Amino acid sequence: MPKTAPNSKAATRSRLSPDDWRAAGLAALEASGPSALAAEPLARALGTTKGSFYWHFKDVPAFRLSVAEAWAERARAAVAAAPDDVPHADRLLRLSHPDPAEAPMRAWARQQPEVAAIVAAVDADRRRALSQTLADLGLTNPEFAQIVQAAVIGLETLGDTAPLSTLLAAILALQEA
Amino acid sequence: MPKTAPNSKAATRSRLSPDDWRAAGLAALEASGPSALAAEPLARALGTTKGSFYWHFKDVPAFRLSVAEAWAERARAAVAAAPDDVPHADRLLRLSHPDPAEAPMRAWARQQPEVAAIVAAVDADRRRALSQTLADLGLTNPEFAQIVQAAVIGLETLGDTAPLSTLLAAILALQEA
DNA sequence: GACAGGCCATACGAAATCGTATGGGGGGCT
DNA sequence: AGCCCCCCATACGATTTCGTATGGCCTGTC
Repeated sequence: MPKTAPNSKAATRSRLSPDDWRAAGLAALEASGPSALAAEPLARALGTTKGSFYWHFKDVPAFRLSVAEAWAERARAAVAAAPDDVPHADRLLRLSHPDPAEAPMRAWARQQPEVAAIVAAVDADRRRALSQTLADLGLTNPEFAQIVQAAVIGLETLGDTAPLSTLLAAILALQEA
Repeated sequence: MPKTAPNSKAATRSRLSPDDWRAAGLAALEASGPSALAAEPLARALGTTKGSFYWHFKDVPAFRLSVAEAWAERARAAVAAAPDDVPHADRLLRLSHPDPAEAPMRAWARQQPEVAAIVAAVDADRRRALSQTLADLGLTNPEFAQIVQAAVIGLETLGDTAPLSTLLAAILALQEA
């Protein structure tokens, strides 16, 4: 048996790190949207109290900004992890795969200019990677990348990403023309 | 001089209707997002108090649903108002013009299933009109309408709708092929 | 001009969250 | 063993919003 078991909630370690709070924030963001990023509900979810929250973070806005930046880091890592030694079509699909918290992040960005700036920066990075792959396919018009990116976002918003393959097929058909 | 001037706020009439509250709700939605749809802040904006709010509406959820339905009605009217006696390209542009409250509505829909259903129904109506116009152009693949609609939503999310003309040009080029 | 009723103002208690203040508990270090 | 300090628990006041209750004004009607 462990020598320390102060909390009854699940198998949580007794001391939390800022990263634990950020991870809980991202989970709550995915599950319930940006309004779930509050100190007391998150403390309950973590089986602790506000005391820990205000020890690790100055206030709620500072925490929320920290969560947004953690999301951005994860999103950038996903872009960097897209393999470049595969067929371009596969790479396109990988680059078009959204983050689990994509939807609530965009909802959040509409209300917080600072968050909007973070999401816009991530979108710019994504578009750069998309643009590069499209260029490898011989499609150099920069608006193409923007249109594909917009279609990905819109299809995810509409809740049906199936037509994405049709779009990519049309793109690839343009290459051969 | 008017015979009744009970309120000092701007030139507001003394009695309000449910439509006045809904209009104020839509305005607040556009300006500050769905979280602005609260009774007391809206009452302050209208120069009145909660007494009026709870007279016209059962509670806050009922009011919010009423605002969402008012938006849906406006959005459907915009689709119906798109002229069909103009070139198809012009009609496509009209059908692609978003509602002023488009962004906050989608942010709101992510958190309220009932609102999501309303937005989805409006999107379905829009896609029908879009699909019809595309069919008039000889483009019968139903996924085309979905892709165009998704691109419109995504471009509006990204904050730059300029590439839309490029997309529509590509669509029209497909027609001639 | 009186009266009834639709409409609003005000006051109240309940609930949720914020941020602070303060005390305690528990490991590591000497 | 004893001490220190990092980390968390608890308690508190302040703020905001919700929903209700009740009283008053104002308008249309006879």
